[in-house]
Amino acid sequence: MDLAGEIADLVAQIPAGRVATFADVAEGLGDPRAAMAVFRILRETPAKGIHRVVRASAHVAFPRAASLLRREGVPVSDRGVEDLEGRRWREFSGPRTLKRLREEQIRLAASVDDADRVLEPQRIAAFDVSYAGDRAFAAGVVTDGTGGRVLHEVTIRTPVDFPYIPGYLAYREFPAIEACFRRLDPPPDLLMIDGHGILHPARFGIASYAGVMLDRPSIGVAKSLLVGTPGPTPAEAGGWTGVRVGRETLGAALRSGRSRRLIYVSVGHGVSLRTAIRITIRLCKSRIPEPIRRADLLSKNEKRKWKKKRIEF
DNA sequence: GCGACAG
DNA sequence: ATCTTGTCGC
Ligand SMILES: [Mg+2]
Repeated sequence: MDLAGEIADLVAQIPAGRVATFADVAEGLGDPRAAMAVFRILRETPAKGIHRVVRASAHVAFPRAASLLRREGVPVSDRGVEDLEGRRWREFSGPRTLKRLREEQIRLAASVDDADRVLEPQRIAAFDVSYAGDRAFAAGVVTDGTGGRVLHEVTIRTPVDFPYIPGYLAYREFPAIEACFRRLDPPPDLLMIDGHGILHPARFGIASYAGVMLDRPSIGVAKSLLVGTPGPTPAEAGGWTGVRVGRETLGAALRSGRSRRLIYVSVGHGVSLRTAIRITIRLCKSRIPEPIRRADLLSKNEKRKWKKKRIEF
């Protein structure tokens, strides 16, 4: 069963007359921090009994939830469900998939290496994925070490089965990225991924996942932060500051191109943070490193072509 | 009430 | 990530 199905299964366990919070359901999934994701997924994919899932504040979260709850004997006022604690249901049973995945991330994170296995990559492969419903369009673009010359481009289309949950991006996007990687010959000597590397709650974001699983040096480049606190904002283009998690510096915030918006670079695998920063800056003709930007455009374009062709039928 | 989580 | 058109500016 896929994750959305597992969520629906958990929600179906809540007895009539009882309620659970989004964090309760997320806990049943194996990670209480996925509460927001559970809300989003239930909103998109209505499951039986979702009216019984409420906010921690006791307020109902879905359009006709209040009347459905009253119908089964649960009083709801403008302050939400009455006696939330008394009616709260938390005895969920299930495979707790997110717990298993988080444990996998923690285990694999031990094999991340931040020593430089490459200093001057000659074939840099970047990947990105676009979506149309449950279909993924992944693209891989190989450039030379400067990002100025495109050496190879590949695209694939594949169904996606895993929803986007912050902290678990790799389980959604990596299968499509791997399919692209397998079509690259010769293999690239560096991977650049649109997402974080070790700048991640388990120190194993998608860039690390790809680097370790494919046994290639890799760099994570994200457009926004998942965890961590940046130092003083760099005042000039080309400047950067460290991003700390606790007392460790796990990434860097770069002011690239001519944009004031920062990008966030971290070690994926087989490369040091310094080298990752140096290479990333070199590839930034604009805010987004050229290989990633091209992979983004290519995947979006493939999706567009597919949509257009589909309308003809 | 505020803060808050890649794509 | 996606939903979406034209428009302003280099
Ligand atoms: Mg992306």
